[in-house]
Amino acid sequence: MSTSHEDLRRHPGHLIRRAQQVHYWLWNAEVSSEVTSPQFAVLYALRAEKNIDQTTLGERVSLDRSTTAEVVARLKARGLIQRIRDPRDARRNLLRLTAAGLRTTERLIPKAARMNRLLVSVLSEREQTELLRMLNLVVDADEGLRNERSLPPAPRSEHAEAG
Amino acid sequence: MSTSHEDLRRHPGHLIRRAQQVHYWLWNAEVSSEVTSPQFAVLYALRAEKNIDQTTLGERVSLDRSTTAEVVARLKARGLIQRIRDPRDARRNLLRLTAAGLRTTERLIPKAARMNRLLVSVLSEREQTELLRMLNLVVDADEGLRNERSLPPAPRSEHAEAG
DNA sequence: TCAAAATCGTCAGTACACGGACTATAGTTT
DNA sequence: AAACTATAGTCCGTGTACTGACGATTTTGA
Repeated sequence: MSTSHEDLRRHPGHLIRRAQQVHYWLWNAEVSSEVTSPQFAVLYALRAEKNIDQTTLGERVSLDRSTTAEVVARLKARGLIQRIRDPRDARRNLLRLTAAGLRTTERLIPKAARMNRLLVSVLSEREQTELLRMLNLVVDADEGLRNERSLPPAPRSEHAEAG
Repeated sequence: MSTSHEDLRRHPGHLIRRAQQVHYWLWNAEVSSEVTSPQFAVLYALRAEKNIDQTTLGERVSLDRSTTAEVVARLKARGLIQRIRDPRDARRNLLRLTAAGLRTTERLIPKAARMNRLLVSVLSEREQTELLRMLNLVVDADEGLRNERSLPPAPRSEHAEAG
């Protein structure tokens, strides 16, 4: 009977994708169907740091330039954030929350916390801590790997690419 | 110094999203930049079961109908799968791998396995097992929750919706 | 048997998510 | 100062991912 469904349960990559789908659905049901999870991350980051530019914001929330620009545009269109050209460096857009944006963010913070507890509520306290620790390890290690490899003057240039 | 970047390390949902980004990148670098991970899941499922319809396929790989249709259309356009109308039920599309599709799938299987090992290679053997177990628990529990709540004739119909 | 309900697939709309090409601006070198 | 380089943001193309509406078909049940 073992279909691909069972096989794929052994693939961490596939499981991570499914976990994200679960998170997507829980977010909609428990936090907000107006503000998405990446949008919240942006609002949350801007609450912590005012007047940062889009690139810095992207680093804070782990979004690339293109996606950051889109998310920012949507939040701006809804009046949750404000975007102005940096007078000292005309390449930069400086971002900050509006009053409405701050209200929305603070309203969602406890809901997001509750959703995150629910998301991992099948696990024991100890397991939750372990899961968090391991996910951080994986993410850090692999992002490190990514940066190494895309570094221009590779220390050992043995990374031949097969087209 | 604690910016949102640090705070978000405590949010399982956010970490899952970052983990998926890492997986996305590793897939491109280590498996294939032609066939995406969801596409591979589809191919893999069709290798295990021939002549299933799109809905069943979507269940196997955890994709909704719309996304399944899109992925299927792309794979068909590239000649990796074949789609025919079920003569016994004209609503269904029956799917199967082509010879080229089977070749591609089997070529990618060991690469995907290697990538998955790499993805969690910072963890010890025991930790990897634990991570897999916990992710499966979370996914199953939350998908169960989802099905319960979206059940039409809710046992207790107290789920009032606030517009 | 004929209408109601369920199922399958499509389509439109919205929102991430990424790479690559491009423009504008800023900084550095000569 | 002019040329080169680096950086910030935008735009385009591709590919998930989901909801809701729709049409076609099958199944059910009165």
